[in-house]
Amino acid sequence: MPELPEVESIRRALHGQLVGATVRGVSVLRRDVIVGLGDPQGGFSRQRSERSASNAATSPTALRPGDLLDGFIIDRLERRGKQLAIIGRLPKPSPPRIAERALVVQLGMTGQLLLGEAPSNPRSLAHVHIRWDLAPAKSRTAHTLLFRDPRRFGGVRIFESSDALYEHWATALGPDALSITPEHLARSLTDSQRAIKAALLDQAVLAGVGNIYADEALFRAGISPRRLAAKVRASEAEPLAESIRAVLEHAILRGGSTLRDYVTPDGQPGTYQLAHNVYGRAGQPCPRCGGKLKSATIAQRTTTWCPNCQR
DNA sequence: AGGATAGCCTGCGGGC
DNA sequence: TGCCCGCAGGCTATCC
Repeated sequence: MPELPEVESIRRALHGQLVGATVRGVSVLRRDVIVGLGDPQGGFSRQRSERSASNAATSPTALRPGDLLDGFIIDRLERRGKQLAIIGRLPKPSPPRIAERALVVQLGMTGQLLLGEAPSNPRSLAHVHIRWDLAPAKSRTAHTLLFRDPRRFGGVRIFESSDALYEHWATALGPDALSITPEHLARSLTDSQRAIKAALLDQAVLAGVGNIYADEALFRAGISPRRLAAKVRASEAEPLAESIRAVLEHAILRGGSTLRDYVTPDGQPGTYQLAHNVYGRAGQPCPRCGGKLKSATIAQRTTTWCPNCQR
């Protein structure tokens, strides 16, 4: 399940192949994974329910040429939290009205971005919803980019400029978890009457932590996932922020955690799952004290922790 | 208004 | 072997 380390690994793997490539064509195999300009505010699930309610008045806005970067040169890839943005610019001699367009890819649970080498002959895969045909930059070989997502918890969101993208990020997301500071953490947690685990999963508090790395970071910091956020002491903000950053950085170095679906765009799995201390290890001995790791549902998520080491 | 909850979706593994 | 069921959880809308 892609959290920050997995999305960052994907971004790095895509960077060399995509930046400088020209999008020569886009095929949309499933329209409802796309949230377009002018659509009512809200997420992918809302749009789907509107469609299934067969309400013609709220049918999704038609895609315009270029909305999915057709004809654009891929300028850069950026990430905030678990969101990956593909930002395109038009080639030099172009109408000045549109200079830029940005796509945000949210991978959800099972989303993948996959690179294909052969032109117009992508791997035939089930659940591929969007295909970009590319003219690669010099000495590059990727001719297709696929968005695949069996469970369709993910999707693609269109922004008319990078400014619009950054505004969305500033309002919807907290600071990127890789750069979280004790000050921001402390500020976000005081007065919060929910479990610390729930606060860490809240992308508006900090962006990028999901179920796996929330459990791992809390274990490293010695804080029980059950504790109320407001009861995390000021003196614990520093070790907690350090734990979040350290766990994520170590996971990036190992290419992320592959449990089932996650692979980088060239098909490589991560190996950080081998280093998990608590996630998925309920009932097994705590790597620190040897006691039995406990599991319960906290914040609607399966949570594993050591009741002895985490208070 | 912050916090809790429902629902979206498919694949897989355990049990019988 | 095959079917059924439970479970996995990121994100948003909605309810309280």
